[in-house]
Amino acid sequence: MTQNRTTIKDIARECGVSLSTVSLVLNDNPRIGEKTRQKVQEAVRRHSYQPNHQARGLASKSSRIMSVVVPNLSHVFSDVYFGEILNGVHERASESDYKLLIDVANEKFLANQDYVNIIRARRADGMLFVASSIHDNYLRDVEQAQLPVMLVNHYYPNSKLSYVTVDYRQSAQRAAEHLLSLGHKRIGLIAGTNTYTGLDFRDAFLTYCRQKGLTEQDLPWVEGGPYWSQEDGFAAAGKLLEQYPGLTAIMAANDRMAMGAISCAAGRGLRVPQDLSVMGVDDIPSAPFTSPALTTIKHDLSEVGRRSFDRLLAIFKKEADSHQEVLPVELVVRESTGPAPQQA
Amino acid sequence: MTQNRTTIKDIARECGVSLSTVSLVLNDNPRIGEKTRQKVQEAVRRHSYQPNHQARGLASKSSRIMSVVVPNLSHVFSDVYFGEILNGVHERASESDYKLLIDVANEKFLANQDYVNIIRARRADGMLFVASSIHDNYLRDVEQAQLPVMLVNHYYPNSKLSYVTVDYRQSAQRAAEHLLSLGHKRIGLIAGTNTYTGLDFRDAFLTYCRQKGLTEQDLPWVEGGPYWSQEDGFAAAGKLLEQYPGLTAIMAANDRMAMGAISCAAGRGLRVPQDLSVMGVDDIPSAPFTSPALTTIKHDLSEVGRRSFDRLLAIFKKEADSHQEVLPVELVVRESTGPAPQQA
DNA sequence: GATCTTCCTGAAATCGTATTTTTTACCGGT
DNA sequence: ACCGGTAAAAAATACGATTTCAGGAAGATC
Repeated sequence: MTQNRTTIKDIARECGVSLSTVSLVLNDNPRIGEKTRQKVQEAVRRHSYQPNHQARGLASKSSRIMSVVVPNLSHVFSDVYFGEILNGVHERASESDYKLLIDVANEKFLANQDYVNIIRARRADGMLFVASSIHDNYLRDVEQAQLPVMLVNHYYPNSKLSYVTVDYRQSAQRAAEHLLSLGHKRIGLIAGTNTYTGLDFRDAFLTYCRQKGLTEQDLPWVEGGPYWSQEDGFAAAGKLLEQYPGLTAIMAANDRMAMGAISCAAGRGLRVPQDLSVMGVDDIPSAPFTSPALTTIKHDLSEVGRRSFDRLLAIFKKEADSHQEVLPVELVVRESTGPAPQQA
Repeated sequence: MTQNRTTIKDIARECGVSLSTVSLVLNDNPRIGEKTRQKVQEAVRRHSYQPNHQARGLASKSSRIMSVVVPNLSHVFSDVYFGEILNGVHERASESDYKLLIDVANEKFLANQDYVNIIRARRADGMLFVASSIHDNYLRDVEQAQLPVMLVNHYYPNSKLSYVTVDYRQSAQRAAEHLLSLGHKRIGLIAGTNTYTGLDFRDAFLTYCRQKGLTEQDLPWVEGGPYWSQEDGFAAAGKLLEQYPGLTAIMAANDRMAMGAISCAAGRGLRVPQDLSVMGVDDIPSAPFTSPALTTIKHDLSEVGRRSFDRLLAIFKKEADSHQEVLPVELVVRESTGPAPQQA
């Protein structure tokens, strides 16, 4: 039973110094003399001593852990969208000697009010909410709790919650500009309307196109379904092409739905881009490798992840206050869009 | 400065009971009378008191966290393979009130010897190593450290390290049986040779086919490249079809490489399955939706994840010793395989 | 009414570290 | 010989829980 792991006490006894001395050495405090420091470090190495992280956290009031919350979708853990963001978050976390705690916003998470309790219980120093839907009202409670949190690539209207997101309105405008400049006059939109950013995208896209003279009936839009998946895109494109045979372009609110739309078009004998232009949003890693290669708006999700983490850490350390940031996007022209066909 | 969060002490004072009473109530210890229990629970609710997790862990010697280690690939966080496993792991973790700490086996991870130190520092109760390559020799150190760890869907030869994995040899045999039963006599194999399970698959596949009469030159194999990706599969299939024009079937060591092989075949004017049969391994979620739908061997990776977690937890609690388990697989016939063409 | 259980409860020890305060040792200067 | 000053190390306290152990009160038994 005394077979326990070596503690700071063992090191102290062995070196004939006090506990605090060892602790100070471990934390690189300059108040300790060189000889003692050497002696202690040597003993630490010899025992391959590893400080107890919980004790350390208890005393220092930091867990060096950030919690990451992802939505409760069936395949979140293999979703490119979340994957890109997580890459960025993890990169910076690793550099700052932070670890990531992964949570899924499922029933249990909500019932336990983990969205506030994880921080209250000091399991994590802060929390990153990666995307969410307009139905996630728990964010209201999060706001009131005044905790170090960050919304990653989305935001919550009428709140002071910090966020970092790409500019979905700019994204919509760039996309519209591109399609209009190619001469398209009848454009179908596959929108995702279960997020605030998705709504922004839709509204900005429709508004811009109308400003440029498109009429409402030449600008139909359909709901892409809740999952923004390839299947959703396939189905949505089906509806559009069925009801509005005169369309020359389809704009999908993300790349996967665009890919679904392309298969749908192919299945109906439409050539992309000769008969129908299709474009997406995000520029996921596989976008250049589809056939035809996908024209899209590049959203740098890794960068969103990186900045989110950095900002959140600054907020936790009280080096910064709440932070709201919007990153620019970029048009990437590939092969899935082309001049509007001259017909009828 | 006394503005700190409410602690167990505050609750005790307010209820006029001692610290231990409150603690016992919180842990549902039946030794506490009903009246006192009610009173304490009421106070807890009123303050929405949340026990400090680090203090709790320090005293109880459990962090209620399991660490999950994934390889250092460029898009791990959006990889279907790891995603499926993580789904299973997370499901059980959530049910057991455990949280998951995500780690990537990058240089820093190795340099810090996190593979042993995370547990030593009590940051996590145990560790799940999700896949790894034959070059990951740090597993030797892990074995020596005698810690609660689990290898997920792989194993480490000549060691007592616990693991749960699907039966890659059975998988190879099922696949070979299927192709041979369709009359294929010249089969190209795209193998992944940077994992022990991948080597097993290759060896078992080749051995079985030879037993059934195929000669070495009718059974070429190529390396699928380190990433087991669609691009790797595309390139590998190219090599095979170039060098061995008489092949009637291609067996890929996972579904993504099989998909790459199908695109490659399509690019060369070969119809699948009429001219060339292609099959994969894993049965990832998109396998039924490719065209043609992919014939494959189903590996229930979520189940591997679930069992891995459960077993690891049992080991940590000392309810079980080391554990080595192999799960059966299943052939799934879809459209990408067919009878061998009658030719030359 | 005395004794014996049984049931609760509280005091104290413990977990392993960080941090602040106090003590000790040493130094040169007068 | 005395003093103040400084640097190094020790001691004390805090962090917020769990858990062991001992004892008091209530009820049961004779």
